[in-house]
Amino acid sequence: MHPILEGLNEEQQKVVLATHGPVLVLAGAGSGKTRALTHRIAYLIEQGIAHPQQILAVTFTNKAAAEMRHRIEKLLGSPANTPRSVSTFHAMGAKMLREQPGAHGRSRGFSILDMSDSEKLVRKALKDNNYSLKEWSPQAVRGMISKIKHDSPDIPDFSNPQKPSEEVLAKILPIYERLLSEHDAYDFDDLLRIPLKMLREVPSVRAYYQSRFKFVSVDEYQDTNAMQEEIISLMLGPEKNVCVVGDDYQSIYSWRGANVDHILQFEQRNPGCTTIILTQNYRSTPNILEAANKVIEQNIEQKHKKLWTTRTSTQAVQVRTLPSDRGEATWVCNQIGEHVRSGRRLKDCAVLYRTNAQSRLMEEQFLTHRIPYTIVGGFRFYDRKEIKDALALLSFSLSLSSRIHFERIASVLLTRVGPKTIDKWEQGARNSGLTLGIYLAQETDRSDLKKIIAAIYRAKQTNHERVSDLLRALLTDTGFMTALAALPDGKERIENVEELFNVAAAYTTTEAFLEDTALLSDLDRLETETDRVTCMSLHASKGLEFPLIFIIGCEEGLIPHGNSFNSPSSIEEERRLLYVGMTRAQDKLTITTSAYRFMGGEMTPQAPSRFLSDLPENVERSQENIFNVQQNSHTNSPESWDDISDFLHDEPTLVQPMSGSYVSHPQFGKGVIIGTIGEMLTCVFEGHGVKSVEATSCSVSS
DNA sequence: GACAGAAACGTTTTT
DNA sequence: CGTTTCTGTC
Ligand SMILES: Nc1ncnc2c1ncn2[C@@H]1O[C@H](COP(=O)(O)OP(=O)(O)OP(=O)(O)O)[C@@H](O)[C@H]1O
Repeated sequence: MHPILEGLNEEQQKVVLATHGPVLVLAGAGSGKTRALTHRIAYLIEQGIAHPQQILAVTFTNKAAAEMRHRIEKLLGSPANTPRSVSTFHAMGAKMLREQPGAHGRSRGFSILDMSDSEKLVRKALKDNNYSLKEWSPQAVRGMISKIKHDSPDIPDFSNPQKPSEEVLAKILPIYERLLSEHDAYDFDDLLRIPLKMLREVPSVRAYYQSRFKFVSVDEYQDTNAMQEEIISLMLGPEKNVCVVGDDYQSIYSWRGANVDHILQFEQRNPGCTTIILTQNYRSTPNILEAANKVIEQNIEQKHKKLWTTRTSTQAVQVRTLPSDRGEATWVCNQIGEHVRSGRRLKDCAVLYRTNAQSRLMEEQFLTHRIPYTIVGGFRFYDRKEIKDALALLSFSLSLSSRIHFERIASVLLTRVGPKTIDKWEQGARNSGLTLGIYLAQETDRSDLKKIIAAIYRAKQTNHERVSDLLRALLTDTGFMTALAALPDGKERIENVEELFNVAAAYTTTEAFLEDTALLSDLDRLETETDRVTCMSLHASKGLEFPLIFIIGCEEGLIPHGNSFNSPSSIEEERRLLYVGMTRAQDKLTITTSAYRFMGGEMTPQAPSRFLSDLPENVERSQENIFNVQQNSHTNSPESWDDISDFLHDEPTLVQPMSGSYVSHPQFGKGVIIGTIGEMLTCVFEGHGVKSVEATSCSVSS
C-alpha cells in the first residue's frame, strides 16, 4: 500500500484516490474528514499529479490552515513541496488583492480594518450626518452594512428605501465606502467581496487563477456563504478538480450568511461528482456518539447519517443540575479537580458555553480554586488598546494619511487634540493638496507633533531588517513607550508591547505583519501544550477535540438562545450547535444546567434546555440542593476544596515553548511562537510567515 | 479637550 | 451585577 494511504480506512482512501473531477465528502463529526483531505493533498503532490503551487486549500480558521500545512509537510517529508496556498477565505482574499493591484480600487499596501475600526468609520458617518447615535447605534448599523456586504459583491443603493433602516443605509453606506477608500482600507467583508468582483468582472484575473490553481479543496464546506461558493466556482478551470468536505450537522454560521445548501446541493450542481460518506467515528465513546445522535436526529431539515465506533468504553454521559450559575461553575471546578487527582491533565479539559459572557463566572471560580485556565475568544491580543495604538503608529508611518490611525496616535501622544483639531488639520491638508502627514510635517509649529513626525521620517529612512526594529524605533522615538510607562497599569502594557515586538521580529515587511495582526483571531493563538483548562464558546470549538468536555448553561434561553425562539430553523441551528459541542468530547461528556441564573439584576429561574429531553436513557442525571440559591455571593475561599497544585504537572525546567518565545528552526531560521498544539508549535518565521513546526525540530529560548 | 463620577444598559455566535 | 457610555466640570 502507498504510505500516504496508511492510517486511513477504505472510504478515506477513496477520498485520496478520487483525484480528478468534483468530489464531495459528507460525514458526521470525528469521522476523519480533515485527515482524509490532508492526505489527499499530500498524495496529489507526492504522485506528481499536482505541483505544490497548483494546490489551493481553504480552511475555516488560520490555526486549522497552519495545522493542515504542517501535516502535509510531515507526510511529504519536504518543506519545499508543501503548498503555500493553505489559508482561510479571508487570508486568501487579502493575498489576491495584494497580487492584483490595479484590478481594484486600493494600493498594494492597503490596510485591513477590524470591526472596531470600521465601527469608528460608521460612527463618524452617522455623526457627520446628524443621526442620533442612540437611535442608530454604530454597532447595529455596522452590522447591517456587514450583512449587506456579505450578501452580494455589489452594494445596493437603496434608491427606493422601504424602511427607516434602509433610508439610513442609503445615506450612510456610500459615505462609509468613501471613508474606507480615503483610508486606502478594506473591511473584513471586502476581503471576500472585492476578490469576487475581480473574478467576475476582470477576465484576465479569472484566467490567471483558473490556470494557477488546478486542485482546489475546501474544509468545513457546510459553513460557506454565497460569495465564498462563487469564488471557488469561478476559480475552477474546466477540469473542475475540487474536493469539498463537510457535515450539514455542523452548520452553525447561518447568521453570518453561511448556507448549508452549498454542501447539500453540491452533487446536483456538479455533474459527475464522486460522493463519499464516512461513517466510522474515531473520536468519541459509544455513549457520547449515541447521545449526540439522539439530539441531532430530532432535526427535520438534515441529511441523517449514523456514526459507529469500535471504542468500547462504557463511561456514561452526565447531566447535572445545580442550584445557581455560580454553583455550576464551582461544581465544574470540583469535577476538574477530581479528574486531575485521578491522573488527568488540565489541558485534557475544556469548558464550552453558548455566550462568551458565561466565561466570567468560570474565570472567577478558576481563580478562587487556583486552577490555571485560558479563555479563548471575545477579546483578541491585537485588540488591546496599547497594541492597537502601537499598530496605528506603524500603519500611519506607512500611509502618512490614514485618519483613524492618526486619531489613535493623537489620543496617546498629543494633548488638547481631538476630532475638532484633526478636522482642521485634515482640511488644511486637503486645501494644499497634501496628505495629512506631509502637511503636518511642513506646517505644524507644535513641538510634540514635530517630534512625532520627525521620528516617523527617521524610522522610514533607516533600513530596518525586521519589522520589530522599525516598530521599536518608532515607539521609542515618538515617546510612546514613555507615555505607556506613565500609565497606572503601565508595566503590564509595556509587557504586551514587548510581546508585540517579539511577533514583529518574525516579519520583514510591515504590510505582511499588519495583515496578520488584522486576520489572526484569538482562537489562532490557542496553546494546547501548556497545562491549563480551555474555555470557549460552542462556535469556537468547531473542529477541535478534548478528552473531557463540560458544556455549561444548557438551559432554555441560552441554548436554544432566546433570540432563536421565534424561528424553527434557528432552533435547529441551536440544536446543531449543541451537537458540535457534544461531539468534541473524546472520553467523557458532562452537561450542566443551573436552576437559577443571575440575569438583569436578579436570580431568575431557568428551565433545562429542551434538547436535554432528547438524550437517551443511559445518561446519568443528577441534581444537588436546587433550592439552595441564597449562597450566591462570591467568596475568596471555596469551601471543602483540597488544593490541586500538588497534582499539577509542573512544567519541565528547560525552556517551555510558549507564546512569545523565540525559536530557531533548521529550515525557517529565526521565529517566534504564537501558539501550540500538542507537540506542534505555530510560529511566525522571518521571511516565511506563519508555519507549524514540531517542537522537537527546533530550539526554544525565552 | 481631559477626566472623574454618574447613569444607563445589557446577554448570541466571529472570519 | 458589572461594564460601558454619558455628562458636567475644570
Ligand atoms: N483512519 C483513522 N484511524 C485512526 N484515527 C483516525 C482516522 N481518521 C481520523 N482519525 C482521528 O479521528 C479524529 C477526528 O478526525 P478529523 O478531525 O479528521 O475528523 P473530522 O471529520 O474532520 O471531525 P469534525 O467534523 O468533528 O471536525 C482525529 O483525532 C483523527 O486523528
